[in-house]
Amino acid sequence: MNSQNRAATPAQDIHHLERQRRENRGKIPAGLDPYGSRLDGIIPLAEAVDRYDEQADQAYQASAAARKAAEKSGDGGVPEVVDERPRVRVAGRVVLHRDNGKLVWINLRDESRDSFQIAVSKRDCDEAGFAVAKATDLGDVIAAEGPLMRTRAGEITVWADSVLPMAKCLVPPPEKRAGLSDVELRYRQRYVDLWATPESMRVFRLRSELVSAARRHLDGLGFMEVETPMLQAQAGGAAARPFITHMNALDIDLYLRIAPELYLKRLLVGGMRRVYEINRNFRNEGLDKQHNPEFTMLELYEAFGDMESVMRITEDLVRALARVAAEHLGAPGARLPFGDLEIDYEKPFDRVRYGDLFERALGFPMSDIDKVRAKAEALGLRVRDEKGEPLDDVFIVNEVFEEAAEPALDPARPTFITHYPAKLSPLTRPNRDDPTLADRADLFIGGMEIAPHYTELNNPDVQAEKFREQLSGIDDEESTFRTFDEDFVRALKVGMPPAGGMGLGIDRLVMLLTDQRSIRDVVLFPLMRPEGLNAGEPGDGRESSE
RNA sequence: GGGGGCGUAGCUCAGUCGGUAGAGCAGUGGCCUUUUAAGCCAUUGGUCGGGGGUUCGAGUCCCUCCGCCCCUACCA
Repeated sequence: MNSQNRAATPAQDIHHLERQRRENRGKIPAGLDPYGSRLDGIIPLAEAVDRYDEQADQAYQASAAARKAAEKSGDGGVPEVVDERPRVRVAGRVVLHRDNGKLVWINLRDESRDSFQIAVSKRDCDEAGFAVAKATDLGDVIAAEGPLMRTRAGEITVWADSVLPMAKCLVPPPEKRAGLSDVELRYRQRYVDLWATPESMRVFRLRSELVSAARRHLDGLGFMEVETPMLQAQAGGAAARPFITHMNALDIDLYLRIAPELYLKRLLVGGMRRVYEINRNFRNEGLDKQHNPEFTMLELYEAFGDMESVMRITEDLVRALARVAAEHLGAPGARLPFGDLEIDYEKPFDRVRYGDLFERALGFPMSDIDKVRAKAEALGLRVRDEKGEPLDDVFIVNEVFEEAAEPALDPARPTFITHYPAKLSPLTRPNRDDPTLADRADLFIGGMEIAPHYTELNNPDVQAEKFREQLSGIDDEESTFRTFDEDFVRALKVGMPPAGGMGLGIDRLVMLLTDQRSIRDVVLFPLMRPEGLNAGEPGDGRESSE
C-alpha cells in the first residue's frame, strides 16, 4: 500500500530538505503506512486537557511508588498498581519535537489547541510507535494514545503507549516560533498558514461560527434561507461591472451575479414572507483592503416590512454576532477591539440623517449649493462627468458628503445614516412624506459601509421608469451588461407586497468582529495573481521596453 | 490608473562606504528517560526575485521585467 512512497520525482530536482524528509519517511517501520488510515475515537486536544483526572493521576503515582518500594524491600506482598487514569486518543500536527534519546517529547497542534504535549518513552511505548516518534519531523501529522498524566513540570501530557503516522510533511515548515509571517505565502498557501499560525485558524473558526450564528438568528425570526442564480443572463441588482462567461449548450453569454436582489424579490412575489441568502457575489472591479472580487453577502427581504423593520433586524443580528465574538475573547457583552478603536455593539446604534450629518460636518446645509460647489472645488473633487458636463448638484453634494461628512462619523459607534437624497438612490422607493428623500439607511461601523437598507420599490410602472432612466446616458461598455429586466417588471406586475430589504457584507462584518484590517485575512483563499505565468522570462524586459 | 516600499538559506531576518554571503530556527551526525523555544558537540545548506548596464570588482549603484505590501484613485 505504500506506493505513494515511490512517487516519481527526479532526485536531482528535490530540495535537500525535502529529500531528507523523504528519507525520514523511510524510517517509519515496515507495516505502518506513513499516510495512515482511518482512526476512530480521536478527541480534540482541548478536550484531552479537560479529561485529565488529578486524583486518578495521584493515585497511580502513589501506587506505582508503593509497588516500587515493596519490590525494593523484598518482603513479599507486592501491591497491585492501580491505574485509573483516563486514556485518550489524539492527533495533530507536530509543532515541537524534543528527542532526549530514550524519551521523546512531541507537541501537537489541532484546531482546538495551539499545543499539547505527548511523551513517547522507549520503556512504555510499543516499539513501532517509538520508532515513529524518533522519525517524526516538524509538520508531520501523527496520532497517539495513552493515559493522561501530569509531568514534574506540571504539564498535562499523554504518556503514549502507541504512536501512529497519519501524514508525512515533505515540505519544510515555517520557523517554529515565528510562524509564517510572509503575507503572500500566508494567502497563497493557506493550508500552511492555518496550521502554522494559530491566530489565522482562530479567525476562520470564528468566521464560521458567526455565519452559523447569523443563520440561527434569522431562522429563529422565521426567515427562510434560499439560493438564487449565480449565473445570470442579466447582471442586475447593483451597479457594478460583472464577470462574463459563456455557456456552450445554449451558446449564450452569462454573467456571474453582482447581487441576488432581483431574484429574492421575485420570491416575495411568489409568496415567501421572509427570505435571506448568504452567498457569493462577484464584481469585476478593483482589489483593496475592503474589496475582493468575490465576496459574501447576506441579503434579506421582509414582506410587509420596510426600511425601519429591517434596520431593527440588522441591529439585533449584528449585536448577537458581536456577542458571539466577544465571548471568544472571554469578554461579557459586546465590546470589541478594532485596531485602535473599541466598538460597543451593546448600546443602541446611532442614527443620523444624511442632511444633518452634512451640516454638522461642513458647517453649512447641503441646500446651500454655492457653498457646496466651492467646498468641492477646494477639496479638489470631481465636479464634471466624463464628457466634461457639470455634474448634477446632488452628485456634488454627495462627493462632498463622502469626502468630508462620512469621515466625521464616530467610527467606534455603529451608525445608521438615513434620509438619503432620492436622486442618489434611483432604484429606491421615495419617502412617502418627502419624495426628495429616499427610504434608504446605510449602516456604518469602523469607517466601513456595512449594510444598506431599503424600503423596496414595488410599483411596476415606477420600476420600469427607473430602469429606463438608469439606462439612458450609459456608455457603450456599460450597455453591454446593463439591460432592462423585463421579467422583473413582469414579476412586479404580478404584485409584490411592500417590503424592506437589506444587504450585509459578511466579509467586512467578520473583519470588524475578528479585528482584522484586510478582507484577505478573513477570506480563506483571497484572489491572487496566478504564480509563475510570466515570471522572469529571460530578456522579456528589454524586448518589451523597446 | 498614479505614488511609495519590499524581495538575501526551508522559515524569521542581518548585511556598514561597492571589496570573497551571515545569524537564529529548521536539517544532518553524535550524547542524553521528565523535556517544554530542551541542552551540549560537530556540521550541511545561497540563481542575494529574473534580465541587462556601470565598474578592476555589484546583495549594495542605474535601467527594465516579475511578484507582493502600503497609500491614493476607481467602485450605488
